[in-house]
Amino acid sequence: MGRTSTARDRLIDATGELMQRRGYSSLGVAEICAKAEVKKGSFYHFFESKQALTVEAVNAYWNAERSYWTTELTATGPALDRLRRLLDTMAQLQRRTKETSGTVDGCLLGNLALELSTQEPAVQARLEEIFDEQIALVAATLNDAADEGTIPHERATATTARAVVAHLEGLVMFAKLRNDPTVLDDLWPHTLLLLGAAC
Amino acid sequence: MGRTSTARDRLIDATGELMQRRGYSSLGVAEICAKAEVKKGSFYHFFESKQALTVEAVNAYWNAERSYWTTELTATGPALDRLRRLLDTMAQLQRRTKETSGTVDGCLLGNLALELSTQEPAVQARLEEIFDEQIALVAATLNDAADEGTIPHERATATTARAVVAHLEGLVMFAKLRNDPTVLDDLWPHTLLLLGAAC
DNA sequence: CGACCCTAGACGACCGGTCAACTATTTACT
DNA sequence: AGTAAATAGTTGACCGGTCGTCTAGGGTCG
Repeated sequence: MGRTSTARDRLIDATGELMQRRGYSSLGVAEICAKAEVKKGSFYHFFESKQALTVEAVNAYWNAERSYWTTELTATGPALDRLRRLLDTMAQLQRRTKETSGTVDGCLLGNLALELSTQEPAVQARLEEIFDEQIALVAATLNDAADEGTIPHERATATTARAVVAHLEGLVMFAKLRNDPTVLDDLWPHTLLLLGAAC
Repeated sequence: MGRTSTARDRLIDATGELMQRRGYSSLGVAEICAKAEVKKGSFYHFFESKQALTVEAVNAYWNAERSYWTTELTATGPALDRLRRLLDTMAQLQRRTKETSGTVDGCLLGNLALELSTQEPAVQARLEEIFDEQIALVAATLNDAADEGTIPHERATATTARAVVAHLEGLVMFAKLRNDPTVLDDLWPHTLLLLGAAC
């Protein structure tokens, strides 16, 4: 069936890494191709447009991150411990990229949500789905916690789960703005308060 | 003294409005000039660069918004009421632009924070100052609340204030992503939980 | 009328995207 | 096994348009 190539995957990988730091509009196709070591002409053999590649890169990013979410949240042990471990992992991710590349790049999904939700409907729609999935995963864990009696039942709702994710995204924004991952050290105690667990 | 002009102010106004929706990189100088009814050639008579104009637009945006913050937070009445009124005002702002222009545009400061903090040091530095100011304003109100006995003293800290603002910015992000200002309806109850006031 | 404010128009660079020619590899058939 | 057609991937030149920026000169004031 003709020859094979890893160029498509290389393009997706390069896009994920570059776009998390640089955003969508300021990142050119030429730069992506350079990092992926793919000639610009090949780009449009694999992708219809920069926008289409972005959706694929978002999917790849979430597929990787979702494995963290599901493994941490569906592990054994108390529900609140599982949630805490997930948030620790998210903080660890930012700490890691700071050590590796010198910058806190934040969350690709959040970055693109603010940059593109009024501009690129295809990306916006996918991001909305992904965040709904995140919220549903957290909400399920909150239900577990309520069953275990570690949080009040009235806190085990989708809106509370959304507040938890919103708080996470907001703090990640501050961490990126200040280029300082230690901002995320206060993530867990305040999440506990949101859940009414400290009462 | 030659002639006078309001072009500079028109440029700043136009930038604030357009950039809140469209972000930095995807917004061209030509588009700003068109909206401000200023010829492109004039642009660089008034501003050194697009980046410099952005800083001015951010300042103008915050000067306007800061008046909301100070008037609501330093009004008379219980501290928690003042904080609730501020958050209501923020939600109202998003509701308003949705009705006016059809889109929830979010917060210019948050949008630019994620888009530019790794790219434009001058903008990043100013945004950091502004968010510090916001956090300080909230923290002062939390101190008042603690003195009034409506929240525990251990909640009246800068980190708690930061969590409140992070939660706000995160929810505004979701409101923008879903183009739905009702997301902000849950802002206050969850903020109360963050403050440990519901206990 | 001189001094200063403002603007028209063009600059080179880069943008996302296109295309036709070409090479390498697989598959189907003998 | 040999081969030729079909397929998949690669390449670099190139498009029209837009980017942020600047300079030379026109317009308007004291």
